[in-house]
Amino acid sequence: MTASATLRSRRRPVQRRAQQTVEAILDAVIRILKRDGFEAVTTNHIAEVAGVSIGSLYQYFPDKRAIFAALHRRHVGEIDRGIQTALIENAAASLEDLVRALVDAMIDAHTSDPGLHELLMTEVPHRADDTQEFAVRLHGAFRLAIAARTGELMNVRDLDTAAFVVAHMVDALCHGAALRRPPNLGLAAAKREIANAVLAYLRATPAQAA
Amino acid sequence: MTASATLRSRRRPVQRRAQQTVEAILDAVIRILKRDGFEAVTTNHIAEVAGVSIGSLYQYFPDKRAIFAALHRRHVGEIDRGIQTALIENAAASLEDLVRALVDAMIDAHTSDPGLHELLMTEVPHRADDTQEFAVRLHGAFRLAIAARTGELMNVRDLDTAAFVVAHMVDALCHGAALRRPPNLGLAAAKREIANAVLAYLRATPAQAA
Amino acid sequence: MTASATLRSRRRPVQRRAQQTVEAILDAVIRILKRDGFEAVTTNHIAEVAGVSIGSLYQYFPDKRAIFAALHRRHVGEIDRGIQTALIENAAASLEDLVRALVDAMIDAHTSDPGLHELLMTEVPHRADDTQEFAVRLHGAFRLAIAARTGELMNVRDLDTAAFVVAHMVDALCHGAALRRPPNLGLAAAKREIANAVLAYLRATPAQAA
Amino acid sequence: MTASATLRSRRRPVQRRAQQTVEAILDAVIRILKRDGFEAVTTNHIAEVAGVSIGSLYQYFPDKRAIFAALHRRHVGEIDRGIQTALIENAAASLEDLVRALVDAMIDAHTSDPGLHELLMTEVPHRADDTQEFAVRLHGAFRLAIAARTGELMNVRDLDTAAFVVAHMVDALCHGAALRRPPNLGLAAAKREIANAVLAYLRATPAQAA
DNA sequence: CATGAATGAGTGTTCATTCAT
DNA sequence: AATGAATGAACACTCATTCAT
Repeated sequence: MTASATLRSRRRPVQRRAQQTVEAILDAVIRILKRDGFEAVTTNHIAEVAGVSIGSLYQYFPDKRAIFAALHRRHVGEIDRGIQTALIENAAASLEDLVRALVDAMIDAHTSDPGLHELLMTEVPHRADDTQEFAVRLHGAFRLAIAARTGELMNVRDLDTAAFVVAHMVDALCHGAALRRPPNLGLAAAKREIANAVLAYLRATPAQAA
Repeated sequence: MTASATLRSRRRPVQRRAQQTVEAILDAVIRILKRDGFEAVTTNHIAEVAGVSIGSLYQYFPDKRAIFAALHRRHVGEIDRGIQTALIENAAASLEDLVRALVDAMIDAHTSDPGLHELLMTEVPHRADDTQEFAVRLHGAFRLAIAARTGELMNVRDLDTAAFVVAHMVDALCHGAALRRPPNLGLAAAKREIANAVLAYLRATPAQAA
Repeated sequence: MTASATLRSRRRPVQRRAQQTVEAILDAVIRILKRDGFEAVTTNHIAEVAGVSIGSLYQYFPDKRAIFAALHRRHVGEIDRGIQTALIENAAASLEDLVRALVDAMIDAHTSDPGLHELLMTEVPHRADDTQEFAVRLHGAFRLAIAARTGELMNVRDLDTAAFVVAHMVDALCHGAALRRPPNLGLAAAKREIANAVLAYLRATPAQAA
Repeated sequence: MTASATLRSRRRPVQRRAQQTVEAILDAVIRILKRDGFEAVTTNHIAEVAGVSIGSLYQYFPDKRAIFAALHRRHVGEIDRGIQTALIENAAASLEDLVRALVDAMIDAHTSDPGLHELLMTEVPHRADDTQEFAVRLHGAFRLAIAARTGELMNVRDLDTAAFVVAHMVDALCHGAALRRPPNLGLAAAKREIANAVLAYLRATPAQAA
């Protein structure tokens, strides 16, 4: 393990530098976005802020859109990592604990840099895929979580519907809580409230047939 | 009456034509957005598709951003109208009926042209205000609705928190239901499910103190 | 005389109004020029400031350049009137008195609205003719004045050369005196100095042959 | 020596090329101005005539006005150089020689490309500073010249007034001589005549007090 | 590989001018 | 005549992208 890591880091100093450059470029986009808005995000400006020549920038990205795509991939990846961790660590936990852990992970992801998520979602163009992919993962996470606890959740009739509702609730509420929660609602209280809302939904008596 | 009508009709044609032109321009933006994406939305192209000269376009809008702002205002206004109507018509109704009516209004607004909402939100630049204003109205609507029914909702401790949660739930779930609901979930069923989720949250026993 | 004047003013109220409109337009150009500079002088803006519709403006002037030409004609005409008056009133006067009268007329023309002359000369495009015409008239005035006093001016060898020198001196010095004379030089003193300079030149011993 | 030359020559080519590009752009403006008039002076046209891409043009000048400013600076600088040289070379010469040298310099500056001066002054927009600066320098030159020869010029009462008069005379007469001198007045004769006029003024008995 | 000068298609916007009312 | 909404050619300027060094 140690050996291979050493070998890898010795063999690929180039790749490490490349990775640093890519990171610098993505960070530059965020910096510019925050400071001057999307209109100021030009490739030349990105390169300048990243401390890279415009020529180098084009060595790492085929065009401007690829930069945005990478930025979204990185961002979604970060949130996803938190979710996956919560999912694994609470594989055997109660539904309540799992939900709380997932809400925790989501809010943490949003509060480490509040506004960044919204910035990326509303200002940086992205293929529907980029966001979809994330929604699908969240959906999948909850689908698994619910499926594994059908004993506890006898009122859940349709797994997909429940996962759909819960995923959307968690996404919107965590995002909203990080950015726009009412002044008298603390972050910890918000987490509890969101988890409670989710649990209330999952435990409620199903709707009458249509 | 006749006199005032005559007077009005002498002045109106101009105003009506102006309004038509404005509508044509906003519609053109949507058309281009759908067909060719945001990059194709140039002022000259808008004017062409709207059947208006570029000069006329600039007689109605001071610059490109003003067109986007107007587009957002129109869109939010349309949704808002549905919500306000539901709110008024169900002022004296039960909580359940009111929630169902509001969910109905929201989903209808999203399904008349599914994707338009998302298109505008993700692709057309807008000041935070434009969206915020709408979120605030939805929040206010639910705040009123809940406040008027505290007898029925003894478990709601904090009005703002409840309104916050419900507004975000409804917004995200209705939007999601219109665009991404699971295949086995019909629109009518989705409406019921969303309303049920909201009611389950509102009726649930509040969280224990931390 | 009175009768014909009355008749004329009754018969041509239209022409009088037309003249007023033209004046309003030319004045508007000057107003805009002073307030906002040449870039702000657009036909639409001129019409607005003049209190005339853009359509009417084009009834009086075939295009934008015609407005500038008329403005220059009016301005040159005003200065020219003063010069001609001085010339006629001092037809029989001494050279010294005539020169003083001409300098007086020139400076008065420039000081009634100091800066206007320069504004028109440097900012408003004009055919070479427009200015030339004026220079030629000044040249002509001095040519006549000198020619009529060759007895007094035995040192003047070439009439055209003398008129050329004097016309340029008077033009430049009067213009300069109105706008940029040194702080310790009053207007009256400037007039004397300019006249003296002109007279000194005219009375001086001619240059040795080349 | 060789080392520094090598060092310099490694950096210079870029600077030299840049300077050449700037010159090409300014020359292009003049070419277009002469051939097609000011209205044809568009940035795209300038770039085309200069043999440069429009993008490069904007790498050297922030906007169109900056091009005009540079053009004026270059032009004024050229004339100024001649004046300063004449001033230095004749620092110890007689007043007459100095005046003749200055008139010589001015006329030479105007005759190398007759019409260019007028073209720039009447057609190319320029801040008052650009021209003023030059007038001030000419004024200063004559002020020094006169101040250093008060022994010869006992009739000069006020230095500033004399410098003012002489500077304006020389400027206007040299400019006029280059462009509009009467047909029977050769350039050499014009020079003599202008110098004589200046000397006549400076040597004349001052005006009686008012 | 890195650089950054150079490119030029394409953008938002203006404004002189027209013409139906 | 007078109006002013409408027109659209033309402009100043930007910026994603290339490529010679």
